[in-house]
Amino acid sequence: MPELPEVQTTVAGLAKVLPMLQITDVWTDLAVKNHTTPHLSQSLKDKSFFKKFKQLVVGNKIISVERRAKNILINLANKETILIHMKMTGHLMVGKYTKVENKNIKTFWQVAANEKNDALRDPYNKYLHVVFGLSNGKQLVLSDARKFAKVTLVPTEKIATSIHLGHLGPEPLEKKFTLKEFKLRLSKRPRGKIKEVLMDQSVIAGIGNIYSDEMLWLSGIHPASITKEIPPKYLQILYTAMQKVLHQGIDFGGDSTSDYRDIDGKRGKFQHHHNVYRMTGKPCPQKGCTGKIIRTIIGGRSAHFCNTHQKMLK
DNA sequence: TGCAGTGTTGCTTC
DNA sequence: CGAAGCAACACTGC
Repeated sequence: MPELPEVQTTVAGLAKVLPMLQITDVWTDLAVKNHTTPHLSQSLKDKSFFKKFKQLVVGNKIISVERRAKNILINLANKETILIHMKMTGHLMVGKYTKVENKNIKTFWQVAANEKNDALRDPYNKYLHVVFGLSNGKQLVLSDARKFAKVTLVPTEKIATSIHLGHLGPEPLEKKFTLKEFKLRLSKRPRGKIKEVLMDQSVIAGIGNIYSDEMLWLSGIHPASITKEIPPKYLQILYTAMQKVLHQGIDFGGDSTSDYRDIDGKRGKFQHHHNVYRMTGKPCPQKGCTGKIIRTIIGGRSAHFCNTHQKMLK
């Protein structure tokens, strides 16, 4: 679930509390073996990478926190950047949990569960797999039920062109991402279905399954429409809907349909404002529309849309 | 009980 | 090259 609005919510929270703090320790139970594939061997899941990671991170000061696509970037004083991608179920929280010296996750959890901290009583927040000790006595923790999240470290000046970020398309909410640029990016995959193209991170960065469904509903475009067949007028509507829906997601503090939580362990509220996502069988909420929300598979992902007012353009 | 489905992405195969 | 399938993992819900 963490798409652009969720990651933005997390980054905004981290940017308020992390800068100027020192990282005093790092713990993880993810670094269990050595990997051969590039992305994994350069992540905290790799045993020898974690060793290096720890050496470069512990004792360093956090300077700033940024977002790029669905990635969280924590910039350190030694010009190294911690990069975190939350994938399906990851979320970062900051709080007073327990001492990092506890190397046993079970012990860690038992200690944490006894603390009077609402966030910790949330069952989704018990999957703590990475813990950073901070110089103010709190911890930055990664909760991740499915253990898909990626945590890595890259020299700050190389991060934009790294294997982690180098392939990404532009940020959809930046001012310089104009309608003209939007059309140009979409034209990279002319024969692709529009929902797939919107979610392609190398075309535009940050859009995932929930927000693509919602922006297509708002635009009246069928998600399986072939991109190059969409008339300019509809592309303009989609461009505006994209910005509107992403901003809504941010304004509601993200979407907690599943286990996304903000850095205080609290849920976002966008899931209460879905028009189509996971609304299968419900009447279409658009005024005057008599359609129904249906679900199909597009590009291997579930797609939700109105069978009446969302037009198939192909 | 069992299995399809779940937000993401990257690698492999065709 | 693109598209499709699958793997990474653990849980929910039918």
